[in-house]
Amino acid sequence: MATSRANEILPVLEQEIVTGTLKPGTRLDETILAEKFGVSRTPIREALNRLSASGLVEIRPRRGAIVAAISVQDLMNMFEVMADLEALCARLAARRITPPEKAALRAAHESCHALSGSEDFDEYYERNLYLHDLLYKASHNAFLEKQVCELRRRLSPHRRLQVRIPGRILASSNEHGALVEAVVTGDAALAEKLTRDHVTIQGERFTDFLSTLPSHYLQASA
Amino acid sequence: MATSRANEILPVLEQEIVTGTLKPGTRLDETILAEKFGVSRTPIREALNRLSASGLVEIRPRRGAIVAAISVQDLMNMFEVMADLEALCARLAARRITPPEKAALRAAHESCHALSGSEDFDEYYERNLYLHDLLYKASHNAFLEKQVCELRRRLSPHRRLQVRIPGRILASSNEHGALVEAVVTGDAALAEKLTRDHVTIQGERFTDFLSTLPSHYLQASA
DNA sequence: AATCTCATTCTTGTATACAAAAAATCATTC
DNA sequence: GAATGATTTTTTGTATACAAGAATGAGATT
Repeated sequence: MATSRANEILPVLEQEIVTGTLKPGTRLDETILAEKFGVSRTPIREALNRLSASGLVEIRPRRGAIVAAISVQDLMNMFEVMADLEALCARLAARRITPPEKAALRAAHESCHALSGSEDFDEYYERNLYLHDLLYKASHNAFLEKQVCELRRRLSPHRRLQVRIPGRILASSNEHGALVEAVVTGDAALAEKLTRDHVTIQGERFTDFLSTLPSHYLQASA
Repeated sequence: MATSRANEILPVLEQEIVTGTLKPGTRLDETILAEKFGVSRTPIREALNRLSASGLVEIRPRRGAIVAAISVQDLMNMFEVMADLEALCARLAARRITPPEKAALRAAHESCHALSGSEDFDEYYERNLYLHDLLYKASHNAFLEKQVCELRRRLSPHRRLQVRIPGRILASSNEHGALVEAVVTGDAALAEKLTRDHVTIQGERFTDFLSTLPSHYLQASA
């Protein structure tokens, strides 16, 4: 590709972190990574710096880089902001969504809903992501869209913490149905409220789940 | 003594961009900067990369870095998000603020209010920043606080766009008074509403209008 | 006169070499 | 046998050298 080496390495590392191949706390040795990608340390350092800025990697001066290990407190804080930004997206989308975007949103919801009876969490998660992407786009605020997506990426390494309750897919899909309808009919206040409720429900489940956490997850981040 | 050269250079460059010494659109030649700081290009590149991630500079592949020139549309988008995050801060602060934080908030407001009759925009701006910092802190969400501060820094190079209307200081200070009172008395809904009204600069209708415009109508400011 | 092409030059991106700090290892001492 | 201190080793941070793509300018062509 016409892009530079660092630009090729960056998304690969990011993907490995996001998918959990590289787990939080893992040490990122520059020499080893350079060898692995067949480049010198220079583009590796550049990629690590960029990942550090986006929050996926933590760099301690003179002490190397590790995959960012977020404390539970940080996670809760980030969920709080995420909920608010998603609610903002919903409110704006309800006011600004275009006819073609409405059609795409409905189609995406149908695609999600088709799985509502199943327990295929991974596939539902994928289609769910796409539905939310459409909502972000419909806000017609590119900056907001980018912020929300980046925050979501940053949270995704800890996705394994999500609770997988039987029947939750159906409930989630129903909530989405109401939200999509509110956005399509232009009810901004309702769209915002439904989003908050939707995320809050997940948040409460998340909070409940915290009590069952392994203790090593409770250490504070430096 | 700072840990590394790049860590020394970064805040200097950032300050020059934020204060407007380096204006949006200015080219940032690596060799010239290296000479200016008496280092090699390596730490310069590292600093530029970090600034790029925080949004203060824009790096075009193989074409060098410039101080980020934000379009009017981007600016409106960022203000829209800023207003929402500040409102979230206010809501959380109203619920979580501690007694000592209440005292500090009242004192900061008094300090601002003392200038309410004057037209000293710069000094008012400084004290106003501090007041808002206290509000962010009172939200007791460190991640949110960091996000809001970073967004504010990112907007600050374009501060010249702020309208300086005679008598605006007094109006602003009165709005702050009501907001501080709402936070201190724990009225989260009111604090949120007052903040939205306060921060939203030109009204949602105008923002709506701008956001639906094709981007080529609004060129970058430089 | 304007534009297109090609060569030169300048700048960015990468590799390698070197310096300095932190980690690890080993030996000595209590 | 544990702890501490010095030495070795490893790893990060910086400088310099080199390669490749983009900007620039001169000359030719229409």
